[in-house]
Parts: sequence; structure tokens; C-alpha cells
Amino acid sequence: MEKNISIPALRRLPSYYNIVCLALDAGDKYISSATIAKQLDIDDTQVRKDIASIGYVGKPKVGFDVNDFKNHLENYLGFNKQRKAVLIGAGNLGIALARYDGFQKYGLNIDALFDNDPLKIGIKILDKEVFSISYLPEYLKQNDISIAILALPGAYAQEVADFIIEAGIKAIWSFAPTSLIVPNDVVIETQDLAASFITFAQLVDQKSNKD
Amino acid sequence: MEKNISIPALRRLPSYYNIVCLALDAGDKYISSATIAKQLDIDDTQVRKDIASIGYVGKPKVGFDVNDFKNHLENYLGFNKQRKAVLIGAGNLGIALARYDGFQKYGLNIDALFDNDPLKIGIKILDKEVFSISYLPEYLKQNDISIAILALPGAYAQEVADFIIEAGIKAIWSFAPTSLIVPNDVVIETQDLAASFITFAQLVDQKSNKD
DNA sequence: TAGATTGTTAATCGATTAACAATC
DNA sequence: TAGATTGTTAATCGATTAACAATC
Repeated sequence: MEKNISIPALRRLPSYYNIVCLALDAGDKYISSATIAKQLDIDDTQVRKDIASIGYVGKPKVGFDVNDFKNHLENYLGFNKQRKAVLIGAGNLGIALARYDGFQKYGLNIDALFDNDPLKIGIKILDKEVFSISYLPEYLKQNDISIAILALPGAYAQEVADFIIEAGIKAIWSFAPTSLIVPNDVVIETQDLAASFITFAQLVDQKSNKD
Repeated sequence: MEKNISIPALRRLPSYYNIVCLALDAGDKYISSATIAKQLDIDDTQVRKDIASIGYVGKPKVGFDVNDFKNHLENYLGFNKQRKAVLIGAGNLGIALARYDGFQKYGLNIDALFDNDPLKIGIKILDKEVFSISYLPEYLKQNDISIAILALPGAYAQEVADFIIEAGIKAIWSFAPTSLIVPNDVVIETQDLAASFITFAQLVDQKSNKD
């Protein structure tokens, strides 16, 4: 078992990937750690350490081979690994996520939506049908789903999380504006847009206080 | 000038707020640092330190006064401070964000949308009109807008960011899946959903490798 | 070759956690 | 009062940054 990369380093990898894709489009053959670091306003040593930590090596004097490094990142981050997901909550945000085609290239496939609003059950978002939440356990048994995406009001989120974990879900990507409590063997990543805004607003205020 | 709270601590404050709101709804009068820490799976010393860093004090033996602490957080985080914003990009995500009513209680008001698609210009999302991007500089002159929200494809994001900064915007909350380069006096917070998914997927894989 | 850039060890920095006295 | 919880100092831990030898 290889040792895991640190969380802060892992969160930087997608940025490296974005930059490397742009460099490739621009026709660059090599890119240096200093170039990457400058774009992200971080230290170049950190970039080299992160790259080393995922087992990629560059060429002294030249830099990192753009095409090679891009492939290495894709492989390390598992973009070719297909992951099936269900999306729970067919509200504004849920529908926007279901329609967004930018996730597919990272291996995420949203197969179906679930909601408890009778008006929504049966409609289709692109080619994805909206089912009743009560059908979810059955659906999970018949399909090889590894991820549940939660796009629900905070008030229902914990209840629904408990329900889908009971049904066998081990990975939850939650957009509900609340902290969820889950068993130890369930991975949860919370993407709380309201919390993100609050932090952002605070950074804005701090900045203007400094002047 | 008071010293700024650390970024990690600041990012935890919204979670504290969520928990305190739930405690208030549940009718609790006091809440201990240990109770908060347990829900977030963090250390209780850290909770006390964070609370101390925003200048709130509890009562030894009892804990933190739920109602008081909630008010203190609201005040510290500036929820009563109204912030006007424009949203650029009236695609799926942009429209979902414009329709979402959960931001208002934190002081965020999205006043108008901007897009360059002639088919979208003129339509209304709730009561918010979609204008042409070319009208943005004029609009900013006539309205007291402090924030721009970017919900655009990565390919246009830098170009649009440059344009709105030129027009006077000093704070950008970006949902574009790319790292943007901005001048030092502009605050930018990137909410890259694709990057978030990549990180999440990686955490899922690490977990399953550990078993 | 000389110079630029990587790879890596050591030093620093800051956040987290442990310990414990103060307090109601 | 005794016990529980805060507030705070000290210790630990891990991430970031500095320094520099190795390399093409």
C-alpha cells in the first residue's frame, strides 16, 4: 500500500491539471515548477514536492514534459475510471448539476435523479429520469452505483443521508448547507455554497479593512 | 485594527453557526465546545480557540449561551450587512444560483445577470433581468455593486474577469473551473466544482484502498 | 561548459492537540 | 462543595519554505 498524499497537496492537483491542459493547448512542450507556482501564487518548491509525491519526475534544466505529466495526472486522479452516481434532490441546484456536462471527463456519470415531490417524479433531465426516493434502495440493488450526490435543503439532508447509507451508499458528495454525521466507513465531502460565500465575504471585508 | 482570524478557523465558523442554529431550534440554552467538536469530528480545544478568536466568551461549567453565541456569529460574519452582486453567465449553474434563496439570509443579493447570448438577454430569472455583458460597466456605474459572481465555462473566465476588474469590480466569487490571475487588490474565491469532485473521488479511492 | 531547473534535506512556520489552572 | 467546562499556555505535529547539491 502506497502512502497517501496529504489533503492540501491533493486539493492542489486539479489546479496543476488545469494549468497543464492550458499549456498543452498553447503548444508548450515543457513547463517548469516556477511557471505553475506563479500562476497559483504559491511556492515553486511546493509544486515540485507535490509532483514528486504522485510519483512523477521532471527533467533537470528543462522542466516537466507537458503531455506526459498531463497523462500522469489523469491516471493518478483516475479520470478514466467510470463512476456511477445518483443525484438526490431535483431542485434548481440538482437539475443544474444533472445538466452540467463538465463532470463526465473526470469519470462522473449521473445515472438517475431522486426526489419526493410527485410533480417532479417521472420527468427527465436530459436522459436522466427522476424517481421517487422510496425507489432508491431497489434502484441501488439493480445498478452498480458508487456515489450519491445530495442537493437538498439542510433540513432534510441528515434524514436522507441516513436513509441512503442504510441502502448501502458509501460515498456522499453533499451540497446541503449543513454538517452531516455519518459512520466511519462512509466518505463524505460537503460542498456548502452558503458557507463558501460567508468565508468569501469575510475575506473581502478583511481586505478592505487592511487599506 | 484587530488581527485577522486564520483562514482554517474562518472556514469552520459557518459550521459552528449551523450547529448553533440547530441547537436553538432544539430549544437548548447552552452548548459545550465538546458537543460542537463531536458533531464536526474535530478537537474541542480547537473549537474553544476559534470561539475565543472571534471575541466570544463562554461560561465555565455551563458552556456557550446558544442564543448569544448565534447573535455574535451573525454579527462577526456580517449577515446583516447587505452586499449587492451581479452574476455573470446565465447558464444552468448561473440560473440555479440566481434562483437559490438561501444566500439572502447571509446578506447576498443578486441584482442582475449578464450574458452574451442574445437568446438570454432580456429574460428574467425571478425578478432579475439578464443584460448583455457589454452593458456591465454602465450598470456598475449606476448601481452600488460590490461582488461579481462568475458562472462561466473555463475558456471565457479569464477574459471576463479582466473585463469586470477593468470596470471596477474588487471581489469575485468564481464557479469557473479554472484558476484566475487577478491583481493584488482584487479578492477572488474560486469554487471549482469539478476540482471538488476530483478531490472527493480520490478520497473515496484512498478509503477503499485502506481496507 | 555554464546556467537553469529538478529533487531533496533542513529550517521555519503555523495550526492542532495536550495539559491544566481558573471558574461558576 | 465537587465536578464540569472554559480559557490559555506549552508541546506536538505537519505543512510550507529555504537552501543547495545533482543533473542535463
